Amino acid sequence: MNFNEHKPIYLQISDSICEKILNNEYLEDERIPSIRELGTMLGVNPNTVMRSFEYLKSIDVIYDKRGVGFFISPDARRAVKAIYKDEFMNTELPAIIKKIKLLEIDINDLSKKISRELGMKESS
Amino acid sequence: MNFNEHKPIYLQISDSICEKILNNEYLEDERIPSIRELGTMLGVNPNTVMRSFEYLKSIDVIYDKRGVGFFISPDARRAVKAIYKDEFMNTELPAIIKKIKLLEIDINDLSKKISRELGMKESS
Amino acid sequence: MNFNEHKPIYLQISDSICEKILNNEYLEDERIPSIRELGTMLGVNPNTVMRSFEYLKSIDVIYDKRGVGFFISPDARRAVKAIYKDEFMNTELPAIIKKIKLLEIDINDLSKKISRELGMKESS
Amino acid sequence: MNFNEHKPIYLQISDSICEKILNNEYLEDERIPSIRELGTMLGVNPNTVMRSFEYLKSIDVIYDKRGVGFFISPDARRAVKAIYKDEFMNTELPAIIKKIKLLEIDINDLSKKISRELGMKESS
DNA sequence: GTGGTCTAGACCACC
DNA sequence: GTGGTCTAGACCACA
Repeated sequence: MNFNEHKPIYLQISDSICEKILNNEYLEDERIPSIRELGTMLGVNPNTVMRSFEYLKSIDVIYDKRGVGFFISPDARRAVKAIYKDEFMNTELPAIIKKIKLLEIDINDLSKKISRELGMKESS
Repeated sequence: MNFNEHKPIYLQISDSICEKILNNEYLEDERIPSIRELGTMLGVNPNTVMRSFEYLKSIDVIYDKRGVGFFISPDARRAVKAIYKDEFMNTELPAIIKKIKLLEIDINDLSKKISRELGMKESS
Repeated sequence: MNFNEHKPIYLQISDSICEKILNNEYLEDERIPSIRELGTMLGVNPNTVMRSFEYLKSIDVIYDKRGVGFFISPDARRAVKAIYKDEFMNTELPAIIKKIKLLEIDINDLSKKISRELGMKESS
Repeated sequence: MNFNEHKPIYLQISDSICEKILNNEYLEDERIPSIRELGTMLGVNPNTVMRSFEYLKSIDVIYDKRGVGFFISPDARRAVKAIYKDEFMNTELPAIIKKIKLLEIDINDLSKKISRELGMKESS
């Protein structure tokens, strides 16, 4: 896994798990790798992974069975999607719109470009 | 001014100045408020403002006349626009596209929504 | 059975057995369910139940006949009551008093509320 | 500070801060000691203190000014009181009532004892 | 085996 | 100076 420089690793780990949930790579009630496993897999200290899990637990995306491990919460996909969508709509989208205005970008060009990208990625 | 939680304050100050330049609120060779003025206006430590100005100076958006103050560089608007556009296209846009895919957002709906917003804002 | 988050499961199992003893649901020299039975009943690893039984045995609340099962000790009710009362008076009560002070709760209201609850529960 | 053996230190630190708020020893918008200060004061690793502060921040009892320190949130006292009272009423009180029934404790005796304690402590 | 807590110490960005 | 992140490693209780 390649970590972005300026974002805390533990949040990047959380994000990657959320994305796996959105992509149905992790299903609800499925066990995820243990803290130590994931730590060695990612070349990261177990404490860092734990912080990630703590965060995800605090927003009810995962739960733990004591002595067994962490599991994807039932309803996690819907919850993650809601959180992400909410943030996109209320925070990112206004920022995007502001930039489009500020930079005098043509929305039609942009829209076409995005559609093309989506098409490409879906067919790949 | 409301500062975002996760972005350094000095960068947010820089951004707001750049936005003013793009909006033609600050014109080239116009003097901007002094470090102390801006510090008290924003409720921020002058050191933080200073850092902001240092940054803007380093990317040639402002220049200083010693003992007089800081001024918008000639050509600043073009330069800022280039920097912002570059970042938008190469960093933000790919992230946006990824999210659109992940969240299964309809690009046509989105495009319409943005157009409507742009229309509204321009008429305001 | 709903387990509390922060208390070891094996102690919660022990507690529930002690409560049954205090309620005369388990009588002295009565056999209690086997480790495996209880494990499946509670959805818990047999090791955890075992640990519970070990603990109860160590404080002489149950005894085992090898090859037969675990049984409530003679005099268990008296012993459990003494242990619980001691803990209530010396540990819990001071904590309760501290909270009442801190939260500025009216002791008369509280006392009435408790009396009412006791009345209700006894009549049910 | 004497730490209880079986409760995480970081939660005990949080509790002690909440109690100071309830007792008006910390007032709203007052700065609390820095992580490092409190760490040395309590003979505890700064990381442990930070964990405490993270928790308190997550429940909006404190807030931070970047580069300056942590401060008691406006409205913290009311919020803490609500949290504590809620837990007392919904979790602790039912447990107390259960024990009183189970141990056949006389509610009147208990009430008198508590009143006496409250009287003593208030006059001390 | 699992997670949870804690320490020591380092390094960083920021104010 | 402040908080924030991360590592390394230890120890513990629990399942």
